Amino acid sequence: MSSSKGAGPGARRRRTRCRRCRACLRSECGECHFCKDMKKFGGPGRMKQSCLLRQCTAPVLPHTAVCVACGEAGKEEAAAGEDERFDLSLMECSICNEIIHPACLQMGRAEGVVNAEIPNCWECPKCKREGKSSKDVGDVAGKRRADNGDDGLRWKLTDEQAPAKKKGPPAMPPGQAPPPEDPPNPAHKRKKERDPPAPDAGARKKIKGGRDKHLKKKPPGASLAPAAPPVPMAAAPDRREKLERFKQMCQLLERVRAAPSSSSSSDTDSESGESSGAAHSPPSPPRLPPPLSFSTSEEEEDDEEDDEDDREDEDEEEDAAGPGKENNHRGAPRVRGGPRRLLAWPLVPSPPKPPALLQLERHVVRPPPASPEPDALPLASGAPHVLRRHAWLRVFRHLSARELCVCMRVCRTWSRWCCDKRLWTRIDLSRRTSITPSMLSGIIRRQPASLDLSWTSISKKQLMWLLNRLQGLRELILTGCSWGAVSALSTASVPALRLLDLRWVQDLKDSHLRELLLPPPDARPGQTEARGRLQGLWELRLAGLDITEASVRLVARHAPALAKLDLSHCGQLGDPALALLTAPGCPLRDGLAELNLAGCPRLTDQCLPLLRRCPRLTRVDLRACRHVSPEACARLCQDPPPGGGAGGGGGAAGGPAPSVPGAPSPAPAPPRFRSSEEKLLLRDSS
DNA sequence: CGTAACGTCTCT
DNA sequence: AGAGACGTTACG
Repeated sequence: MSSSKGAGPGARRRRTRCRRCRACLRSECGECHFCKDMKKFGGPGRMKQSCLLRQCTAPVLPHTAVCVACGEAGKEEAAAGEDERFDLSLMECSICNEIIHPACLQMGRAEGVVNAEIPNCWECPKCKREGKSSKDVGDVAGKRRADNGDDGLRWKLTDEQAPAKKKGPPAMPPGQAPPPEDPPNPAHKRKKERDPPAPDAGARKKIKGGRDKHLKKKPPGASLAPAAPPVPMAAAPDRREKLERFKQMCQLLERVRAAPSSSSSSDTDSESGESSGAAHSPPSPPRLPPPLSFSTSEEEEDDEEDDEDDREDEDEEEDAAGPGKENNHRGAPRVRGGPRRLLAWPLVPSPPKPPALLQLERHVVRPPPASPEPDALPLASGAPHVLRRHAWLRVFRHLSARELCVCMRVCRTWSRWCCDKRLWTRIDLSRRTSITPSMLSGIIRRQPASLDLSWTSISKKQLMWLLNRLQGLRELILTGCSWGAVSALSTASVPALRLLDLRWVQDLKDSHLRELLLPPPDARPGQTEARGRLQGLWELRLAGLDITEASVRLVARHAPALAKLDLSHCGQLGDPALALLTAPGCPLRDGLAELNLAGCPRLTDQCLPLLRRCPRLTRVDLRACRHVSPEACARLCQDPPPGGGAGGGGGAAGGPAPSVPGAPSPAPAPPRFRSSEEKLLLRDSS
């Protein structure tokens, strides 16, 4: 009684099923823990929980919910545009629980942080301004929400299936058989049966469970409030710091101006960047932990976080902000994080703890808008700066990631502009010892096309979280990561991926690659992924893996669009692998343009003629192949293929392509290697 | 009113 | 921290 009615601080409204999501629409499985408890399935009915597979993925406010200010229900139907729709909807604050129309708010609503995962849920401007955090309150949404078999939205991203998950029933990839249930334990008995009287226990409980509940709930939050003191401390050095940073910024711009603008100004973006210039460089020592070569560039990262906090904390003052304005986020109170939250990307390699995704969950991470507002930079006078956003962006385009991060600290407007995803087509976090939640959210904010996470200790959970939010990702570099992490790819879907770099992934075996390449078990014929998750790949790097021909076969079948394939330093691969790739029916044969086989000790001269079967092949790296002789290579480059006889073993079943050198080959293909030096890299002669 | 099940409490 | 219990809310 005390609980629901008067929606207001402290009184929380229970959410209810949306009745529309996939989970809501399905029927009870009858097999999960909670189903088995239900009376209808012969259980005692004590647990009173929804079937695990039916847990709603988008629980809504009850119909009876009304605005605390105007007393009316949600009115989004009456809205015209998207904005108005939001204004007229009921929003429940996950911190103070207040339900209100944003339109009914006295203060601007801009500060509110919408939680995209849960309908009608945000952190209201009031709480944000006061620096309250949802942590003060406890868990926002249901505890067990994480795993029902639905691969759609979750309200918690807590644990996609973490490898070490021990929960019995929940969390299984869709399409798999239900897990073996716990042995039916008839010893279901609990207080009720066991200890009927226990008078004072019962009494205590009554009180707690009853009206006391709500009284009891708040104190934790209240008790956290005094935890504020740290803040002022942080705020103190702030002014100076800000000024310092601004100066830095000015110098930076000086430099930009001074720099020759011509070449790099090419707006034609990163595409050419071809990421990883190291593609064909000799590998670093296999499977050694990467050198911790990153400098103290924590500045930049630390900033990622800033921008996020900034966005939420400082809206209203920003109007007066010009670049000179002291509007630095560093000053903003940071109560929100509390002690547990990582506010800055670490200066020093932090201990290898499993990074707390939980922290992210509570945190809304939105991709950047197409063109971050505002259009002009408001000066202190109120007038807009003469240079408009697009002009600034042209300037920003010349800056490095790090410099951009410096800019983001200048003022809120710059902070927004610098998040423009055109400035972040490529993000490189390689060799960071730890990937922190703030890094992750920073990535999502920038929506890069190319992401380099090589030699990091990213976890599967983190990677999964990322991939699910980077649907436009085209290049993913995971060199030197663990298979444990990389396996996220076998669950996530990354439809736009064109380049995947799995070089030196630890413990990656044939069977794992199979998992990655095969279509998801529940894929249906019509679906895009029916042929395999990675069927759109143009480039695949598998250097340094312990894979066999079996993997090569799979690659050929399930990544048929490949133009570049890196199999260097795969010790188990020999001539048969090449025979597979160049076999008449092989989907790769006609498309393959670059093939890296450097350091494959089992390759022999005999495989060389096979290469002639690939009409588009323009570059083959055979360095450090012990049994491939420079002479044979030279011959391959120079000689016309002698009909079909050349090599003995490999079986040069005369492919259609190879033509005579001089003879102008007709349209179909320039079938052969043209100039020896470029096309064929021989062994490192030594 | 009955049923479903949310959210929090207690116990281990 | 996880699992179970149960008061209470949402809704037909």
